[in-house]
Amino acid sequence: MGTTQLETVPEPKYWHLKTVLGEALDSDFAVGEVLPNERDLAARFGVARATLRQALEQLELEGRLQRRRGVGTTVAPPRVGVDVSTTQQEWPGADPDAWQPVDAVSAVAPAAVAKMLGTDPADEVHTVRRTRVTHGQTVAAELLYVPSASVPELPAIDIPSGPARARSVLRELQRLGMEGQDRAVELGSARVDDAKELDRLPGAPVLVVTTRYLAGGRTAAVSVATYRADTCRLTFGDTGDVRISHHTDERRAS
Amino acid sequence: MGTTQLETVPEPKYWHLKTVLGEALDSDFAVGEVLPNERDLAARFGVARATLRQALEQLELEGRLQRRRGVGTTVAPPRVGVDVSTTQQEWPGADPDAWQPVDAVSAVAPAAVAKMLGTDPADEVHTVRRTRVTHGQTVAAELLYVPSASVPELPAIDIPSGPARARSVLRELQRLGMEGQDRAVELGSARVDDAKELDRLPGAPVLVVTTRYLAGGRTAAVSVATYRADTCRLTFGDTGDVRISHHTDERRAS
DNA sequence: AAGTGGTCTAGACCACCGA
DNA sequence: CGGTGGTCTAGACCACTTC
Repeated sequence: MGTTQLETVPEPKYWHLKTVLGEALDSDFAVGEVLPNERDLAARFGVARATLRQALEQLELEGRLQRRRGVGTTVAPPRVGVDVSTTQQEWPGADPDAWQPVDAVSAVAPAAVAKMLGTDPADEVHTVRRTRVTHGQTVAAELLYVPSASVPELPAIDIPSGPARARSVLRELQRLGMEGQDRAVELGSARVDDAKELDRLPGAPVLVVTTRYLAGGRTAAVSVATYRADTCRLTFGDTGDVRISHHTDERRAS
Repeated sequence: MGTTQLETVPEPKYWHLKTVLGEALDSDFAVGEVLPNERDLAARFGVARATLRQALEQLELEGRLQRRRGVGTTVAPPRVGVDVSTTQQEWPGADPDAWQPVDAVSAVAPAAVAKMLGTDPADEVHTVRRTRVTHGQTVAAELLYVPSASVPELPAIDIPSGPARARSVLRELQRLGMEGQDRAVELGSARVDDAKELDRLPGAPVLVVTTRYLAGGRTAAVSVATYRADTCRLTFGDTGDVRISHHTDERRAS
């Protein structure tokens, strides 16, 4: 032995803190329990509050803690598995239990979306806002962009903005023959409006799921859904029925 | 114009900074270009360095910047789309171009993995380490856990740890009839070893893709792959051939 | 050695929540 | 109102890369 270099790299304090706190969470705390406040914790570990916060931030990012301004820091429950598989090829709106229509307006789509749709970036498209609720928690906020060409028969403009109009757009979409979907997942930070729906601060980490719906040989609609990264695990089941219920939690490994 | 309520809520400085910087990136910088250093930028905007850093962190999280210690901050290229679809049901190792076997050892799996495998948490399983390389960049580091029961004919123990042993485990896996896969994506932070493979600092944000491989009516293997969240977009194509080449970049929308 | 980003400190004030 | 987390400051030193 002797060859192995022991700790050539001094471990940053916040990293060590995170490890210690993580172990404490496993052994000494129950889900939902509130931790001491940041000033106390920092004093207890003999570090500045900023350093303590760096550790807490990481633990929150990993879905182990939940922090709320004015309230405190609590131990988060295991992440909830949210099914986003595409095996059941269906139009958005087919499962009304999961998604709640919030609003619908006509507006110009972001340049990136217009490009996917193949529409003029200056053209207005139907923009439907929905939220996804699971286990009583809003886990995702979505913007669905539907070019007028995809829903030619929409009576449309006379319906005022609101959930009713959102539903009518979704209803029209069902009439098209869906040919496929294309999905992508990436990390993002919550925009102000999404943050509000998700009960998070702006900039909170989110998983952005972008879906292209194909019909009639072209992109008939595009959905951009932002999921809370702290509380969600996106599942893509391929096996039909099998589904892991709710995380693999390994608490109290002892 | 004019009518919009200007800032009922005072916007945090770092948030405003992020917006300003983001727009500057779109208009005044090319991919790969290096930004002024943090001290200069902070002075230029009249804020403390910590505040400036908070803005940079967010932009890096969104994949717009890349920072490297001792070097500087550069404008990141658009995220690369990485296919992680499960439509082609194949065992890991079937596409040797994408994944590079690094090593294989026998070790006890994490409790969460053992639970998925249905093995005794104290039992050792074959643990294969691989990295995924795309466009000359290592985008993912994977640990593949294979219980001995899944590869009964593995000559095994006499092969020393290393790429050769990794390949032999993968080869044995191919012999099983695959019945399905189960996949999940969630946000995580890079462990020390993964960070090293990915050329990132420990704690860097990663997308963790957990895959269960089903064969013989049970979970025959479990893979935990961590993708660089800053540079990767995970794609789940469902349409056969259609694939978006490399991001929808909307630079210089002007 | 010089310059970069990464870590850390010890304060301060602000925004929000609940009693 | 008091207590919480969120923002911000003006420093300091460290680890790393490059020359």
